[in-house]
Amino acid sequence: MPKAGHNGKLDKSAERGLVISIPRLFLYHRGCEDALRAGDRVLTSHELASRIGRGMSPTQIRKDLSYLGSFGRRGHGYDLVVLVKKLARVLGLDRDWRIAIVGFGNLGHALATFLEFREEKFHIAAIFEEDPSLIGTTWHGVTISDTNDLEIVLPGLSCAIAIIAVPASAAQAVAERLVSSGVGAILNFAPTNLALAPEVAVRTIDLASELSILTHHLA
Amino acid sequence: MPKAGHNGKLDKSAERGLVISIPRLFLYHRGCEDALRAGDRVLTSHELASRIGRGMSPTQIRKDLSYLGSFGRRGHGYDLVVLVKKLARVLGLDRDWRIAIVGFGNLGHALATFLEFREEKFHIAAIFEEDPSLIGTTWHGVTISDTNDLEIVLPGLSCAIAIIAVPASAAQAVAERLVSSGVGAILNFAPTNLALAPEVAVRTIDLASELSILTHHLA
DNA sequence: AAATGTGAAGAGGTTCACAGCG
DNA sequence: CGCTGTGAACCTCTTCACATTT
Repeated sequence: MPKAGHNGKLDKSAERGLVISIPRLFLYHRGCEDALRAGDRVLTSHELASRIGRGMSPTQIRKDLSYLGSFGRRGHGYDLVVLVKKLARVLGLDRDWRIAIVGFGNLGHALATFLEFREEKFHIAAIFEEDPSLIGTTWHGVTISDTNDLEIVLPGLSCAIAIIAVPASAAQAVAERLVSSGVGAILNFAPTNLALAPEVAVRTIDLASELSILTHHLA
Repeated sequence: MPKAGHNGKLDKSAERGLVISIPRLFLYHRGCEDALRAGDRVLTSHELASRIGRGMSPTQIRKDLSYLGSFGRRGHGYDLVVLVKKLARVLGLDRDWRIAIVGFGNLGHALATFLEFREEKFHIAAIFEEDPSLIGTTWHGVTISDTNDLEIVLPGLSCAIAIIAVPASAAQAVAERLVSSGVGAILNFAPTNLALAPEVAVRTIDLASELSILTHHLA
């Protein structure tokens, strides 16, 4: 979180008590879609909680949803269509997104395949690689470009999101070039912390970190 | 405010205030190793914070480290060798780990490659697949087994950690079979919540969830 | 009666301020 | 002096209890 430099006490510009967890809203969204597919038309916070499983409590769900407005029917539950639409809007999942991938080795290729065929809302619209044997070839209709040409190729493709799947040593430079080519959000698989302007959304998935959480439990 | 005015139920006060974040300890560990490689022998909380970058504060670092005991030298800093050793012990990174992978499609293959060649402490020791054209072949010395034979093959290989890279519909069943074959921790890439005994550590990496965090920022 | 919606209490985690010690 | 170590203040998020509405 970006924290203010103030050390005083008046810095509480709080205003909105927007205490909400986006990953949790995403779980709700998926749970609702599953329920819709199962034929439900209405859903209570209890039903959603047990569908999601894990430590989700009905109270938590209601609290979260209350921040989006009150559109449940007391004594009844939530209208599933209304709810899923609301969640999709908040999450930005009410439209499609074009994604650029930089680094088309094993991991980049796997991620592209996963997204293109399992996620309707996300489309691979640009691929960049350094390996000369891949440059110029196409993958499911997308031409693989030279990473060096990123500034030339990318700006025309309106990709707001990029995935970085290059070695850690190259990640920071790639990230900066992506941002100056119009990318506003980055999903980073390189095990390094990207230092970028604060308005750029960055999410780093660090395999070693995830594994160390597991080894900690086992130790 | 006075002490704990308890009007609630059980009082689970006192005890240890073990308020510690494992992902953060992992960042410290990596930061320390980088500093060691750079030739440092001693490190202050300030130096570590600026090395990690982002919103890490020296105070947070000192607070976290204080839970591991006090082994810094006041007015001086932390002995890097001592610190990295301590962190490794807590994180369970002071030994090697054998990992089983279930699902050797694009993603499983990419993860295996990433781990085997980029992470010293983690070794792929078992691979399971359903695709008949892969069963019986080997990957860097590891024979790919039929997922159906998991209960026969896995128990002898002492893999405490498993990675699930199968479709969501198969993940829960695979997870249960892994646990009954001796696995104690699971890194799950299937977009589904695994319901397992609470003593099994589970970490789910959900690509769609990560992307939705980004789309939320952009929306 | 059944479920939502929400102020208030409670936990949990972070930051402050400074004591403690090389 | 500089930097660690830490109780206390503080802030954020979760849970409780119950008023509210269909």
